[in-house]
Amino acid sequence: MKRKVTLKQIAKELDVSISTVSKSLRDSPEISEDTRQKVQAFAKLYNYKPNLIALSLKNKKTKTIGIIIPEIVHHFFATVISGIEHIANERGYNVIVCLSDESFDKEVINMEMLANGSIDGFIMSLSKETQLKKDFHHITEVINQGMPVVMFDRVTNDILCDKVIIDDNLAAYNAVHDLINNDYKKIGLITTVDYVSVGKLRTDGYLKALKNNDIKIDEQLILKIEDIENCTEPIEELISSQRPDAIFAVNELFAVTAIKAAKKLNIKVPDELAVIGFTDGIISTYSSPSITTVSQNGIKMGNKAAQMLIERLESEDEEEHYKTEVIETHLVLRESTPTLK
Amino acid sequence: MKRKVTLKQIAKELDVSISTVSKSLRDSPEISEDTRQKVQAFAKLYNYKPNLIALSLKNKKTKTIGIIIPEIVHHFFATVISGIEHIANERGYNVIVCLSDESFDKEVINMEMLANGSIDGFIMSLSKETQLKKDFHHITEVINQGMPVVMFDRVTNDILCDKVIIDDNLAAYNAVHDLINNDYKKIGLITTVDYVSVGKLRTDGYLKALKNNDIKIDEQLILKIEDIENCTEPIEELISSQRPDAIFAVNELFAVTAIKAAKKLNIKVPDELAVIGFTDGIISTYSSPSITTVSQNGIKMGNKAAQMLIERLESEDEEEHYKTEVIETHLVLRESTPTLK
DNA sequence: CTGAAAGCGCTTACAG
DNA sequence: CTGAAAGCGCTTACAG
Repeated sequence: MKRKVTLKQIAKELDVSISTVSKSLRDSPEISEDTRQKVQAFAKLYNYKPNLIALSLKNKKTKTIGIIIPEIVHHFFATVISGIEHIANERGYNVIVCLSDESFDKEVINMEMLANGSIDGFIMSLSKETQLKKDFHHITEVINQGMPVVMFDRVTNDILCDKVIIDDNLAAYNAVHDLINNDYKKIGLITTVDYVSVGKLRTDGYLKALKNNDIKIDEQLILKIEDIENCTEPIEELISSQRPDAIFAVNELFAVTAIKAAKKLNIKVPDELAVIGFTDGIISTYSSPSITTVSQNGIKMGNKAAQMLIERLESEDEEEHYKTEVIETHLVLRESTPTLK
Repeated sequence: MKRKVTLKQIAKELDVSISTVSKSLRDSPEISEDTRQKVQAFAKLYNYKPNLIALSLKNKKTKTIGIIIPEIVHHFFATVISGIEHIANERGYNVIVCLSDESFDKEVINMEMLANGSIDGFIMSLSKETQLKKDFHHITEVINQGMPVVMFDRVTNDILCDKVIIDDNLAAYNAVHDLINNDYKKIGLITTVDYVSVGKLRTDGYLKALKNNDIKIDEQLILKIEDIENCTEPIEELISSQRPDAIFAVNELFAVTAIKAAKKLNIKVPDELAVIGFTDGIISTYSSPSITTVSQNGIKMGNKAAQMLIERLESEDEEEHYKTEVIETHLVLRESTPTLK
């Protein structure tokens, strides 16, 4: 076992000072060609690599980005991480991932922990509980300490910082509008409870599309799911009792569950029931019939978030001008809505 | 903007030495009740939190685990991360995630970077390219430096270290054996190229099951996919030309693609074609028909890997006794194989 | 009971 | 051209 070699050891071996070794390795012109070569050769031989923790302490930057997300076992968040990771890597940053598990406390603990020197900035999406409590003190605190934060997807107006979102409202509006245009009359909505920011926005988009087309809003056709784990029964109930001719679901899971429910009730998808989901992921692609969805490009969102954060970290001036970047969406047409185009 | 406060600043404010502050905050009995309280009150007021980077440098441990995986946009790997994260968090560790993108070079670069002090140990799964090249010098090097490594899923016998796997061979054997027992005669195999370790093992399990049941191996029924992105065509070709009555696929994607292909060819699943997949993920659950799979519990694998790593990190004695932990699997019966039980 | 010193591994302004 | 010193933020053995 050969431990990693340090400047000190090299200095000792070569009988020079630590400063000389350090400067030689950084190609300082202060040092004579001769010693420089000698040191570099030796360092190479022993595979010297500077200790990044020591550098972090010295430079007061870690070249590490902290990511806080509600869950990782969720295709959308995984794609965002992937998007962040690739940009981060390109620019020499590493990525620490913490999961809040939709819990406020875990979100707070994780942020506080990472804020104690481990990272240079945050990219995060709020936990459900945080959105419910509307308590953002942990985020304000971090920002006040001068650590930049970029929020994505589940954001809040209560915090001033850079943000990356899609236009949830508009995307939902357009999807529902398309359904209406294609003569669907009785469009059901399967959504989340209102405190989930993106769920609320998508619900609003649905409502607006109906209103703008003079369709009366029927509360019976609107299902707000509290507990995602147990969404099968209420969805079956909605479809069997209301018999909508189309369903707009605010995520993939609700969409595919609607399809499964319809099958069970012997309702043919798409002939008797069209379905549009949200978030273009694996489920929509591989479901049968495959599901038309509003794409929500997690890779792009992650890329953008990473770019914004790194730019802020590396820009000299501390301009307080925060941006909100809106990633475009579009409808990915698949088998569940054959008549749309 | 109020920057984070340091021991030095507290010492200055309170007109005591840094040592006194440090000891007070760590409740050292060396310090008088009086000063201790004064310091603690002040620290609390200013929300003092020790700088973790400084602690890392001092203690020569970072309380951080490095994870290197081929991809994150892959349900199985996401579940493993989740499993690691939860145990890590419980025990006060953070998690840095790096993606190799199935590339040898990226795997090497990421490992070298993290090995320079950023983490205490690795949990990793090999990239395809690394498995193809059989070049593991980067891993040996890290281990030689005294940094523990736990490998999972895609492991290699060429490296001595702790490992977490499932019995891929046996699981495949059992699945195929079950098919045979249920009177399926013409069982197709959709697998990866042989250099992917787990693909090879599952292929071997398939072959062994046939042999043990005196079924002649028909190479025509075996499809080895090189490029996962373009698996649709060869799979369609296999099914249409060979007309198997059952398919054993070494992952979810191949399984669901087989089902889609069968539908296109007007072959009824499961009546005319039974399908068993591998890795119990979202696709299998939500496909129609849902797919019977060999479960491969990523959460458990992640939990175990994290436990093994942390135990090694925190155990006093440097025992060189490496363990390979085998996580049990079982067949999750779904609609694609109605006759199995 | 308190504090100066040394040290973790590095960089850099300064002295010689 | 080389090296001693100070410093990043912390801890701890030791002196007083």
